[in-house]
Amino acid sequence: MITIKDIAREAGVSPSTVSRVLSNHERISEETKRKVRDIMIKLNYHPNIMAQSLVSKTTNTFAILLPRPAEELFQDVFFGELLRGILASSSKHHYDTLLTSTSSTYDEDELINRLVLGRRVDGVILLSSRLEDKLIKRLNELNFPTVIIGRTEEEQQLLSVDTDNVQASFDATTHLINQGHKKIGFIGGSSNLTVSIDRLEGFKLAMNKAQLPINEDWLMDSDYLQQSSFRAISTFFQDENRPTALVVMDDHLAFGILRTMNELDIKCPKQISLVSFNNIPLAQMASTPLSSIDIGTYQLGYTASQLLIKRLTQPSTVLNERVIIPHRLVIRESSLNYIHS
Amino acid sequence: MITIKDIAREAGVSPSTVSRVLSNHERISEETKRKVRDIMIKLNYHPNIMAQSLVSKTTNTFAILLPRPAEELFQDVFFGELLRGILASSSKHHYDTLLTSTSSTYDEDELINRLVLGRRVDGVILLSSRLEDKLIKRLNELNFPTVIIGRTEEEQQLLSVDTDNVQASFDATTHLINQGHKKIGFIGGSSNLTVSIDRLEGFKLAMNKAQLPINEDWLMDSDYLQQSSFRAISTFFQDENRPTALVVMDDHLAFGILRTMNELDIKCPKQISLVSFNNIPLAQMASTPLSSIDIGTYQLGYTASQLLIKRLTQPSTVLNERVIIPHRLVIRESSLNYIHS
DNA sequence: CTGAAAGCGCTTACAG
DNA sequence: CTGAAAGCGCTTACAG
Repeated sequence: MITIKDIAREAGVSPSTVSRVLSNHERISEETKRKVRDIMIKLNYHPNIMAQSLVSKTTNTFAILLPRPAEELFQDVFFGELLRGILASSSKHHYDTLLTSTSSTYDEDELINRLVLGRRVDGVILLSSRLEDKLIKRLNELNFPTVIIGRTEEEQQLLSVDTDNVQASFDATTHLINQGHKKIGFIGGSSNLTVSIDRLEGFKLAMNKAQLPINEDWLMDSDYLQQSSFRAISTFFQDENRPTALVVMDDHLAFGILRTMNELDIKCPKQISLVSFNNIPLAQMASTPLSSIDIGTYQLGYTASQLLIKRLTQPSTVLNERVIIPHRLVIRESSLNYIHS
Repeated sequence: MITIKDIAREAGVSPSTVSRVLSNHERISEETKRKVRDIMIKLNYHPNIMAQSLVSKTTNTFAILLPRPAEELFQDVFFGELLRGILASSSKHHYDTLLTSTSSTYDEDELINRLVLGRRVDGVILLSSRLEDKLIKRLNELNFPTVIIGRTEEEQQLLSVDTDNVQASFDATTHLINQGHKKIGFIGGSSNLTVSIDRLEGFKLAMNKAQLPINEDWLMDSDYLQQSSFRAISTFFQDENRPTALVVMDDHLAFGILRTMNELDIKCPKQISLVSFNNIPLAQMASTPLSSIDIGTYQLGYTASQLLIKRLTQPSTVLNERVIIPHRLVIRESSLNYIHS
């Protein structure tokens, strides 16, 4: 492995000078710079990054912390898009990205200690939206540069990027109301995620505003649905008093619902209309193309990374800045042409 | 930031001793160990990882190199599953994982130099299956610990993990033949990927073995399909002499085909049967649940990581070991109940 | 069983 | 404009 000393010897200068050439120090003569650089290229020299980190006390790296368990997350294209956004911004700013996940709360603590106290990374992006997240508390205590993708209950001194889920769900619901629906149900995600809670709230707000009744039997969450694997929903669908439209937490879930409807020979959108969230690429390929709220997943990731880098490079950054990424409703067949009764 | 010296002072020992406690050196008395460890915990000490790396000349980190452009890759759940597998194995063995992507060939070179020559990582996992990959050549030259997911043309001194794509495609095609199909088409992926080439080969082998004719008009690749956005395929479907079954490069593509068939009112599987690849979670949620080859994506990632770690920790590892992950055909409606004519 | 010293490959005041 | 020296936070022969 070739080092700064080798270059120095070959160029007939001191290691200090080589180091200064490396950082393009202004008080090094152009001639020396040229000479040293030529030799660097000739010997294919590249500075040892660990050595640089040690003295600069900076790693130019941040970690993406995945909530445990990561299984579900990875199943979703959503996650890939988010990563893509994060990477695009981080590599543009010459930051490396560490991808980390944990399998238990104990591991989480260990991980944070190792990464943060061990000076392994300069900051973290946290993909989490559980209520009462201990990780968040800890990062906040340590005053460690952190961007949360999603919302937390407490007001912390941390940066965050999020969708306005209340508004997004309000918009989705209102769209259905505008299509003439009065009997609308809501199929939520895991009930301890803030995203589920917020979207349910948005749904209720829209229903209230339109002075439509909310039928508790038409509110479900996917914790429940997964166990009973759509049998529950079949029963629900066969009820004579069923909703004519559903707001569904994500496109994958909507696919499952479409499938069940197919089997029961219930037509979408004529008998039951659907609007879901995330607008995955396959949404338009569904047997009935899905209306879906596009939450700008790539943008969410890109902005999170950008915000973190800003925090790391500009000390004046407001410590609890919160960025909301705009969403938009993409209307397709699944919520059109409802036949008014 | 608290260092080994702080611990040493507090414990009344030398920094060397603290370091030895850290690595659980055998010739340190249990009493000293206990004393030092208590203080470490009390002060919440964690060793500076960069300093450790500098002296050990090892980073306990490897990089996942994503082929450029990463866009398509991320669209696919396949990629998420792969990452999940890689992470599961790497975190189990206490390795960190850097996720890197590049946007140009120039960047690729820069990246390799920085990561490899800059001693940023101990090894790389390369997601690539282009023919003639310069990255691969370079890594091979440098004799840098590398695992390729996928196949390359040249025989290199590199480790690799792959699916037997020829066999997988042979199996898919044979399944259709066994269902009574004689007119079978093949919809490939991007034509410069080895995976496309191999699967086409497997398709042809199966057809030949069954002594069925291969109609060149029924062979397409998705480069072509994407531009013409399924209009091409419509024309193709409306031809009187069309195939009764298709082998399709991946589930996403199959969704698009199903959608087109829906529009043209061509029934799946009765009029055209389908078998595709990857078995994404949504495959079973398609309007006609998709028969698909499960290539064990998670396993592919897990094994790649495992192999790399083996190479890094056991110098005796065979340098060009190649692991094939078994595949299996998951049969669903899309390839059943074909009506023999 | 433990300590003093040298060194990993850089950077950066300080001095000239 | 450039060099010698100290130091970043560790590890590890060497010596005792």
